[in-house]
Amino acid sequence: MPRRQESPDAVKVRTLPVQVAAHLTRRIVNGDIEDGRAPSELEISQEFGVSRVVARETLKILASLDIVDVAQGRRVVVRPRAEWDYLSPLLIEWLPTEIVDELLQELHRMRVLLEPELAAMAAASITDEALARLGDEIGRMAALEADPEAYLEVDHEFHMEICRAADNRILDRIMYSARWLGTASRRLTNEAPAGLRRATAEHTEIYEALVARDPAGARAAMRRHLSNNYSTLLAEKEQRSKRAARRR
Amino acid sequence: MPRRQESPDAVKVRTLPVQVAAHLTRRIVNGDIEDGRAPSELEISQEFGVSRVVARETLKILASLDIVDVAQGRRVVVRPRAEWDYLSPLLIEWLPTEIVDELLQELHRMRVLLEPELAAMAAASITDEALARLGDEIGRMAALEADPEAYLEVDHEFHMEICRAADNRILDRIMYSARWLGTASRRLTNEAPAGLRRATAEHTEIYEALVARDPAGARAAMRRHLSNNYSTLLAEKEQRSKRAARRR
DNA sequence: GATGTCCAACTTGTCCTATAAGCTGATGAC
DNA sequence: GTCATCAGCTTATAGGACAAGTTGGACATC
Repeated sequence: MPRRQESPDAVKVRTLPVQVAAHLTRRIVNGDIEDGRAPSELEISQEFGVSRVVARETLKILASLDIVDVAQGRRVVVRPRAEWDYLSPLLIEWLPTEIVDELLQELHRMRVLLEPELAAMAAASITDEALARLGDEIGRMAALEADPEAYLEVDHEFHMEICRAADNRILDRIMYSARWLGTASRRLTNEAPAGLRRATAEHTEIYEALVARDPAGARAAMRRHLSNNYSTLLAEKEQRSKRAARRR
Repeated sequence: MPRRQESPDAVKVRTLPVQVAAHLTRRIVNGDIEDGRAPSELEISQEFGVSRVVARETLKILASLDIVDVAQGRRVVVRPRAEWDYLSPLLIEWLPTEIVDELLQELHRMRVLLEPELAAMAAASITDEALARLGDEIGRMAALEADPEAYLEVDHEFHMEICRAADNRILDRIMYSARWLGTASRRLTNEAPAGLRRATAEHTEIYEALVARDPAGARAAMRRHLSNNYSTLLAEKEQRSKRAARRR
């Protein structure tokens, strides 16, 4: 049973360092910070009115996301954006919508490369127990089409189960981050996923190919699923920008 | 000129929190810590003789690697190993050789899935400037076959340049972590890479396919390169375990 | 006895102050 | 001009204090 970090509508309480890190990151993205020179611990603590400990932890968070480089004696420097850890859900919450939209498309292109092959590998090696779990999850998804949030949890589990059949911690980690990124961004835009009924049908197709131990079929089914997913993604984006235009 | 973080034989100076985090992680991997219950800040600071600030940062590091969960009021808990961030070079340095060997194989299987496709995509879309850089890098590699450390830097750049042609920050990040992981583990085992001459020849094949804008050729050349890489990896592992056996 | 309330103890979050250690740039000797 | 030295800035670590959140047990109630 996947544990939930917070109830759906709970206001997310974040520690001070995380809040300050979010502010600083947004400022860097905006170009409000002169090239390369990040503020020092002292400057952060004064500007945000927090203690030096918090300022320190802020910089450590940014460092762990490869946003800055920290070393004793030297000033903190901003790293090139190309090297930031875009696999982190934390970072994605701090980025403006335009960039998140781009990242989601890039994420999707990555999944199109990996997941069909994962499905094919799974068809060859998946255990009966894993198949049973997949079947169970499909049943749960069918019952949850009215509750998108819960549906997505099971959806996530379904794809991860297939990934797990590859018995590869690196791939596992990548897919884990990838799918979490997707849900994080969805929560960000506060959007309910569309087309759940179709998704269940597609999941069933994948499942049946796996049961038949048919690699080519599984690959094709997964590819179809992702391609439909992508259309949904684009439609959502379209909707979002329309709403934004209306607000202006 | 890529900057070097330290001279080859310099003893790596790490901050206290990183050292303590390494100890704790090894202890968790060894099973010396009862299930789920990680030591508290106070316990860490007493046991390792460090201040609470250091103990705190230690836990924050472990949390950023998804090794533990930290929340106010609650005890720190160890997360399931399957969810640890195996894409982090920091973590890989703390793991025992057997696990690193497994991870490197899993890493390789991931690259086999991604890199040939990346090469194919690059063949279709790469710019002349990027091609020029690749050509330059091949020249540098040919001149550096006697200096494995420096060779690997350029090797890394070569593969990243191809990845960059896909114009995808997610893939970029994955490949960045992946290749860094490889060099980190290599530094860990203190092993000089073998077969550099052959590697240069293979890089040239890839390069020529890219120049010819031949996706299928680039895909095939990259696949050959990776498969040879893999043989080298296995040979190195073989050698390593032989040496270990001799020491016993 | 079962149940619900409340509180004390424990744990992490934040603040303050002080000192050690490392880097950078400017100063000055040669 | 070149090079060593040093002052000043920055991060690293330490210790003590209080705030805030969680947990489990004591206790009253039914």
